[in-house]
Amino acid sequence: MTERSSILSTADARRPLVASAAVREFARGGLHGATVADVARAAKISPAYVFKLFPRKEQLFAVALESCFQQVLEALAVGADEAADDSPDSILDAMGDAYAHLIADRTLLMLQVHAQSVAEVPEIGDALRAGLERVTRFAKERSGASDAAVQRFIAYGQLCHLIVTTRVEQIPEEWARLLSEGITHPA
Amino acid sequence: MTERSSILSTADARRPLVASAAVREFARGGLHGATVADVARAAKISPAYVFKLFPRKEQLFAVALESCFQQVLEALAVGADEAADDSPDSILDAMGDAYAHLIADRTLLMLQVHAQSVAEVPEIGDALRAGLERVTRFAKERSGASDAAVQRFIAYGQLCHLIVTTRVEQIPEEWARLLSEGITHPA
DNA sequence: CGCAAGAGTGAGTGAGCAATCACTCTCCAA
DNA sequence: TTGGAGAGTGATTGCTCACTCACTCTTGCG
Repeated sequence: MTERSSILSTADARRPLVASAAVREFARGGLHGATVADVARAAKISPAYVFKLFPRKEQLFAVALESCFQQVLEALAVGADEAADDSPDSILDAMGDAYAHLIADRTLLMLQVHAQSVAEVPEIGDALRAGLERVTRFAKERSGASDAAVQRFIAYGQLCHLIVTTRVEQIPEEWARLLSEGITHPA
Repeated sequence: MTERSSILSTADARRPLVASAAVREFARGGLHGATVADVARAAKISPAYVFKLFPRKEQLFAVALESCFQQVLEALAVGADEAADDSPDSILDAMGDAYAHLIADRTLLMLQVHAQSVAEVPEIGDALRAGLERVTRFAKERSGASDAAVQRFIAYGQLCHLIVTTRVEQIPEEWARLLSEGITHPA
C-alpha cells in the first residue's frame, strides 16, 4: 500500500479527493453559491483539471451528493449495531442518534438541503432520489419497523434539517424549544 | 398595442405586485437561479425599477418569503375553521389538509425550500425564522394541541416538502409509497 | 401656466464564473 | 532511449447578471 512517492497521481485516485472537497464546498454554498474554482482550491488542483475529471459542474455536485449519502448510510449502520436491544423502535432510535451525531458539523446536512433546492437538475434529482431510496430501504429492512414508523423516522430527520438550517435551536423562546425538543443533541 | 391611458402607479402600490411576481420567480429558481430581470418581466416593469423598489435582490427575496408565509397562515386559519370538531387533533388534521391543498401547485413550497438553502443570508434567515415562528405559534394556539403534536405537525410538513421536491410521489415503488402514505392528496 | 416630486426606463458597466484549449511535464513500457 | 498516453495547468473566452446613472414622462399643485 505504500506508494512510491511520485509527482503525478491518477485520475481515478483524484476523483474521490475532489468529490470530498466538493462535499465541503457545495455544502457551504450550494450548487450556485460555490464555484468550481472553490472546489479546485480546496482540492489543491487547477479548475481546468476539475473539469477534466468531472466535465460538468452538476455532475460534480451529484457525485458529492452520492458520497454524502454513502456516509449517512454507514453512520446509520454503525448506529443500528449499537442499539440497546433489537426492537424496531430501539434500532430506529439508535439510527436517529447516529444521524444527529454525524451531522453535528452541518456539512452533510446542508448538502442535502441544497440538493433539495436544485432537485430539478436531472442528475441531482436522480442522485437525491437514489440516496433517499437507500436510506428508506435500509431503515425499514435493518429495523424491521412498520411503514408508519419509518415514515416518522424520515419526517423527523427533515425536521432536524429545518432546525439546523434556521438555527432555531439557538433561539431561547418557547416556540423554538417546542420544535427542537428531543431533536437536538448536546454538544 | 398602444395603450391609451397608461396611468402611473405609486411605489407603494407596485411593491406588492412585484413581491407577488418574485414569489413565482424565486419559487422556480431560488435566489441564485432566478434573476431580477426575470422578476421584472413577470411584473411587467423594467429591471431598473425593481431595484428602485427593492434596492437589493436579497431584500426582494425576503419580502417574497414573507408574502409566502402570510398566505400559508391564512390557509391554515381557514382550514382550522373547517375542522370536523374542535379537538386538537381534528384541528391539526384540518390544517394539514389545508396546507396540502395550498401547496398543490408547488410554488409556495418550493420558495420555502429555496429559502432554507440560503438561510445564511441574514435577511432571508430572519424572514424564515419569523415565518416559522408564526406558523408554529398559530398551530399551537389555534389547535390547543400538545407540544409533541405540534412538533409532529411541522415534521410531517417538512416530509411533505421532501416528497414534493423529489417527486417521490410519482415513483411506483414500495419505499416511495411508504414515504408518501397519507401525505399526498389526490390531484 | 410652470415646476417640482415622483414614476419609470434604456443603456450601460464591471465583476464573476463555467467551460475550453493549447500547451508542458511525468512516467513507463518496449 | 524514446514515444506515447495520461497528468496537470495558465490563459482566455464568452456570457450572464447585479446594480447604476442619466435621462424622460406624468401628475398634481400653487
